[in-house]
Amino acid sequence: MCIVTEPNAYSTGQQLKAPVGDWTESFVGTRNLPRRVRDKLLHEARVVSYKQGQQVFGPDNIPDSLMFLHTGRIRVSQSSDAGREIVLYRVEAGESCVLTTACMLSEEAYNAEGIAETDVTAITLPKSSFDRLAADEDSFRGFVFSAYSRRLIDLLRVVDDVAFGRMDVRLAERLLALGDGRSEIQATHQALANELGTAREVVSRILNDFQKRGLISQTRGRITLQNRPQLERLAQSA
Amino acid sequence: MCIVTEPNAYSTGQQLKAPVGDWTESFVGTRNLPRRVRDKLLHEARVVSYKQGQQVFGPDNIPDSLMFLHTGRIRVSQSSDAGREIVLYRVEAGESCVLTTACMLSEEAYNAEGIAETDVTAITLPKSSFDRLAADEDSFRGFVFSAYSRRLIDLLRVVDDVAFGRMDVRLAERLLALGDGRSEIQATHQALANELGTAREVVSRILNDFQKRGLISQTRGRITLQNRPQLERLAQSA
DNA sequence: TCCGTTAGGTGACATTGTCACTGAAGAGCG
DNA sequence: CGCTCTTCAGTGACAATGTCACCTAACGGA
Repeated sequence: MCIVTEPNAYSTGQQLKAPVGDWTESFVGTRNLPRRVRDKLLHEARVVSYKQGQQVFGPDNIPDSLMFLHTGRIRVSQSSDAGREIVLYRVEAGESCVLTTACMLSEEAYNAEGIAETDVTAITLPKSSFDRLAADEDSFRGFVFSAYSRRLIDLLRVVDDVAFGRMDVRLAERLLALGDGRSEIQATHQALANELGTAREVVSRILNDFQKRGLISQTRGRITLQNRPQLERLAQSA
Repeated sequence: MCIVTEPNAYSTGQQLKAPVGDWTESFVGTRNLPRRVRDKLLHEARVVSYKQGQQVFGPDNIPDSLMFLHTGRIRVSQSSDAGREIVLYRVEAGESCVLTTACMLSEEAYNAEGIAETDVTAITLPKSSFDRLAADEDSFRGFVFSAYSRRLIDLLRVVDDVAFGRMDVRLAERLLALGDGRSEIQATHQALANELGTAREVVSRILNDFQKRGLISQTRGRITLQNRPQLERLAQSA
């Protein structure tokens, strides 16, 4: 996997009318709705797309509608004033991005942002349509509630990791996750530090240690997993 | 404020039919519903109560219905296998406890628990009533969504603090919050450590430092704020 | 090839977490 | 009152992590 970091890509998304076909097929919350309702949705919703690296939402860029991710992946992270950063979770295709919803509904400020990790197409639904759907359609309402639930639980996991986890364990875990089966990971030490909410130096130290122990090898911007079983053992010992 | 810690109070709540009057008046999600609907709710819901220190929910004690807090306060915290603990947020009267809801809906495990910090009475609603309400009543649905949103944002704050905050700043902040205007706080160093997800020794170190600097004075189990303005200044420098 | 930019390395030091103790304050009781 | 027991807090040594300042290495154009 490649962790996209484009510090200068702060432009907001293009609202292209990309033809995406019948996206209501893509979401568990909509695919079982009656044809009539789905046609109405197709009519009311807008399709927006973002290039890899663009900011989808952020503190100064709060969407005014509900967002559902049709294709691609969004990385949601939080950053400190000191410039450190931590990844909270990733939104995959077929999921809803509840953080924007949360913020819209609660009118509170937050300092998390979402970055398109690949090219992204998303569906945005005006609040009125959302309300009507949530009222009329059990399966849609269930979809939204369970999206909220998943994120809450994701965040519980983040808190647990950050508050109680060892950094080497978390890094091993993250390397395996980012590799997603492959052994080659394109990521700078800084990008990995931003995943875990730590400093680059800390990542460098630990990766050098991993290398000495034969768990990985590295070149500039690339890490190769050399001993997956042992990395997994390390990651398990959470 | 007094932080309640009763390690042996793991019993589940009494389901007393305590007379609480018309609780639908207490929640913004229900108080504006038509009389007819509210009467139905009063009929369908159960009132449960817990003594101070009892566990309201936890990993091995997942409620099968939705919960709304009528009186009292619940402290929701997460604990590590190593025995450390961190407070995630507190549920106040009039709020809904969405974590139980989240878990119910997503069927995933989590290791957070809720402790009654005072004597507590809560309203539990069967899932079927909840579904019907969420479908039929806009104000109720909005209430639930905004409860979710608030908790998401609470957790963002926790992540931010734990990942990026300094411990002395967080402790100062927490002392002021626990004091809630008063200058006397009943809490052991261990309890404060559990608030912040750190170790007792760390709290002791920092409090001794605070004492040397004249910010507080302490006796066994009690802390007195001596210089609130400077504590506030410290807490601000987050 | 040279140069500017970005990625990564390093050592010193501060903060926080862990461990193994010690001592002190209060509670209950003869 | 004095004794004991339990809980709370203090301490020093060390490990892990975060911060800072600065250095070197690799890459990508011009």
